[in-house]
Amino acid sequence: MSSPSNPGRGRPPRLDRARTLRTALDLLDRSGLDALTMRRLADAMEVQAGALYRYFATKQDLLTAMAERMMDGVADAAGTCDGDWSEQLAALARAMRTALLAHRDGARVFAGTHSTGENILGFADTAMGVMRAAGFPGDDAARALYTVANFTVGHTLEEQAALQAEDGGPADPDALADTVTAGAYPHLTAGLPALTSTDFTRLFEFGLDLLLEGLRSRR
Amino acid sequence: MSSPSNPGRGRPPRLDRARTLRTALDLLDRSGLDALTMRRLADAMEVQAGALYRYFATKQDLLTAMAERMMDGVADAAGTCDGDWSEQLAALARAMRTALLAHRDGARVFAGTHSTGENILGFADTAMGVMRAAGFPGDDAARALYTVANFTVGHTLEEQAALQAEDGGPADPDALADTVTAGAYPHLTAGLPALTSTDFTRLFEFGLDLLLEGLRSRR
DNA sequence: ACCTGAACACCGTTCAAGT
DNA sequence: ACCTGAACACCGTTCAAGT
Repeated sequence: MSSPSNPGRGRPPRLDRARTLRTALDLLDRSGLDALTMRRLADAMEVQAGALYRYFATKQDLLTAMAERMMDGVADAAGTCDGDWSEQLAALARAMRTALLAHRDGARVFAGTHSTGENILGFADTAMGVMRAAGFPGDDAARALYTVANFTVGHTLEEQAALQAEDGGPADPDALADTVTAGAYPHLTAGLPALTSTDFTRLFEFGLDLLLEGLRSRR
Repeated sequence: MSSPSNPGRGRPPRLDRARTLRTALDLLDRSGLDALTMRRLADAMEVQAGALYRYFATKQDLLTAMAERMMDGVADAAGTCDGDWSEQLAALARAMRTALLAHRDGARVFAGTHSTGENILGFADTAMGVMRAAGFPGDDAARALYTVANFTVGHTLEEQAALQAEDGGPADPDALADTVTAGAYPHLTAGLPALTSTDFTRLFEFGLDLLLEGLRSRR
């Protein structure tokens, strides 16, 4: 083991994974993913950039640990919900979206990493348990889990991108409306209210309901 | 209009958007998104990096144009399919996945941009048209479109990440299997074959089918 | 009009050397 | 053992100056 510890001798370390992770998530919330650099994080910890590499092998490693931390407690959503299997699965998906939304660019951080920590594995195991208890075979449950998770990440990626769409930016709803009505897009024009709506919870619930309805009919 | 043109006088330009875009997609396929830098692209075009900024305002702008180009022809999938509305919607989703898979890191490029070009708008309009013709109201069609698109992007993001998972990497299936069986994840263990399967087409079809089944029951 | 050359203000990562 | 200082090999972007 070459990970840092302090068996009695030497100055106490000024850095540790837990505190660094908290500071990194703080910095993420304040400045966004693009501004989260190893140097700026080091500044916030009052340390030189190189020192971070004693605790995280790479920046990717740091981001993976951040994603894992974001998923802390998400699996518990299944327990605190007294519905059938589909309500429990919905609760897990909602808790995942909420966890990603809790941090600026949370979905981007999550999508860009592949944690195998206890929080995501616990989440996945809980979801699989809910479906297996409902009678789904293991492979169907696995595929359903991927589907729900991929939809949730894809949705929240869009949601957070739209959230930070400054006026005139690439995701500005007014600019989109202008482009659509100027072009030959009759069907888009007909759906414009819903297409440029900012009621992302309703959009998420719509998609989630489609998925669950599909699962119910397969059962 | 300050975009470059060549009305008779001066040397013919060595750069143009179309050729630069082709070279950029080539470079993407050969080296991946992380290695796609303005400097390397400039090298491939035998030009200095600064020259690219006459054709693309920012790197983000270049990436958006690349995403738009990837979607070229995807909307046509609805026409070349003689099924009901749900088969046509499925054909559109499959064509989108195929288009993203056609380039290394295609889903990452797409997810990181927000094109409002004619290819994505045409795709969206076609999908909306299919659903409206089937009797869906405009706002339901819009939400269904988002759901299918978000699922497709989320899935393909995962798929391409898994595709490039080198041994021992963060998405290595063997490493995941070891972690799962070592920990207390009974339900994950039961689903391991499907969880670590590389049959992504089957996984995609499973999710797509869930979505379409949900839509059919709502209609 | 189109591109070069050079600069500006950064990056992630490594590692000898200090304490 | 833990961190500094300094370097290495890069980035995206801007812009005066050349042709």
